[in-house]
Amino acid sequence: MQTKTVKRRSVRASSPAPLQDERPANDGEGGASDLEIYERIITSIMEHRLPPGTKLGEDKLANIFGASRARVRQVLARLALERVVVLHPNRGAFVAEPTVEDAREVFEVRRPLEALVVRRIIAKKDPAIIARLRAHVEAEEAARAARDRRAIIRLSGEYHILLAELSGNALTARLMHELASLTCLIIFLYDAPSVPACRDQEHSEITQALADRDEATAIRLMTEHLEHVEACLDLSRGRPEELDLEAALAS
Amino acid sequence: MQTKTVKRRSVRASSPAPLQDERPANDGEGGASDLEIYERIITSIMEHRLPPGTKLGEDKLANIFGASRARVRQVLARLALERVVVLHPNRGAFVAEPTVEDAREVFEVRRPLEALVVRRIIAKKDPAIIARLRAHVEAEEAARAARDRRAIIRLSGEYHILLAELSGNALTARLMHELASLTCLIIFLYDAPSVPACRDQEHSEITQALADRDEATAIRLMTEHLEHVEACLDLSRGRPEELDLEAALAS
DNA sequence: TACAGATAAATTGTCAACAAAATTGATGTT
DNA sequence: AACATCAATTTTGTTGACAATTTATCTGTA
Repeated sequence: MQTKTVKRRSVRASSPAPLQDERPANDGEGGASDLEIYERIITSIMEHRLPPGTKLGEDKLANIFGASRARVRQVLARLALERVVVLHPNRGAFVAEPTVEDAREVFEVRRPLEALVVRRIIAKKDPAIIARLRAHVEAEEAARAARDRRAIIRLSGEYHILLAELSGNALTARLMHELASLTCLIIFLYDAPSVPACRDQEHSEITQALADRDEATAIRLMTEHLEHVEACLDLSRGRPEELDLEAALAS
Repeated sequence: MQTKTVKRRSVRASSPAPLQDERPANDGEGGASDLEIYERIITSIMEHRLPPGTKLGEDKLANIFGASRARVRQVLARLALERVVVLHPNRGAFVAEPTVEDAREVFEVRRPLEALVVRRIIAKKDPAIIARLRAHVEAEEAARAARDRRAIIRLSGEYHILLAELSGNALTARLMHELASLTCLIIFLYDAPSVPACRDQEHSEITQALADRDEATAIRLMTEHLEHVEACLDLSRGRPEELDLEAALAS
């Protein structure tokens, strides 16, 4: 067993910009606030504790969080808008199962966006940014040392979210939050079960290039990084589910 | 007066991908469906019939559309997620008033995304695409001939949405839908009242470059186009509202 | 007259009950 | 025994009412 969970929030890179002005935060007691419900669900999805295809029943979630069904419903609607869950009318909400096409589109959009982020980070010339990135990379290494695969994948995604946030473009940060969440789902769906051996210290190298303010190298490393991740996926055939089903039928 | 409205839907470039599987469409009678409410509101916003800062009261909208408040609330939440409206807790929903910073960010993200779209369109080699683009450009010219400023701006935005949709990347299309809506708001907020004289036949030129499959020229034209639009804006000072207020206080 | 406080109106936030639909399980027929 | 039909349960969708907060109005005092 190797399920020792690496501590979260070492470097906080979540909550995609406040949807509305801050509020007193209903942190009364048992009942969880909207944001808490949202974050707990999306974190569970990013860590694959809620695998793609899982049904998210409203009543069940409401009981779990000690909240009303209406509130859960709201959160599910938001997650659906971010394409991290899918709503089937009169059937309920399910954790999304991105298709191969979806996966390709995500990477295609991420490439130019990440380049934009890199350029902005370098332009900022802020040593504090590099420090925060280094801290995050350390957290990633800790997760890798602990062999906590779930944390590894989540933190990998959060590195890019953090990068976008530190770049100072709030819009890009929000988009990256969404794209990184989807990427987590995609990796869990299509990653060859072999290993996350690929893309190991690439974040560290990218951080170094940013520290050196070497734009060309940073963008090249980032592009290659994304291509490596994409290349590690089994995008040749359809998603597992359908394949298994058809295979079972064919025999 | 010059308010003769150019007919919509000549080239349909709306509704950013179905959020959930299609449903029978509750087109019973007076009551409007979710999508109808959404589209009517966002079209009104894109045409500036609902200017930035307008309060969108739930009860009022519910009466107007003959729908329940809950449904209106849902639609408003969605529009808030797309940043086209802003929610103030216990105060209600308002048409967003993007800041200068927001505007810059939108253009910064649009540049690489539009380039991506252009590359994909050219790679598709589909004459039908060019035909649809030409048809849309014609609709734009009709609106310009009719001096229908609202339609001009909305159709300008929809050109880019259409482009993204035709590029075959659904994710990009969804993002562009959101960015184009925001751009409409921004133009109405910051455009020098002078004219939309700038960026007149640029869409036509871009379309031609796409038809010629001249990638370099198409991307250059597109980039310049976006820069022209951005340059036409009064982004030097804060938005009108705040400026007036401070100016009044200073005297 | 101008301002502070309090009351009244309007609007948003929340919830719980009801209605509709789909899934599951049971029954009867071939 | 297999299939189709039908009933029962579970789950989603919708509505309406109630509570909480904000905004506007009114009153009294300096």
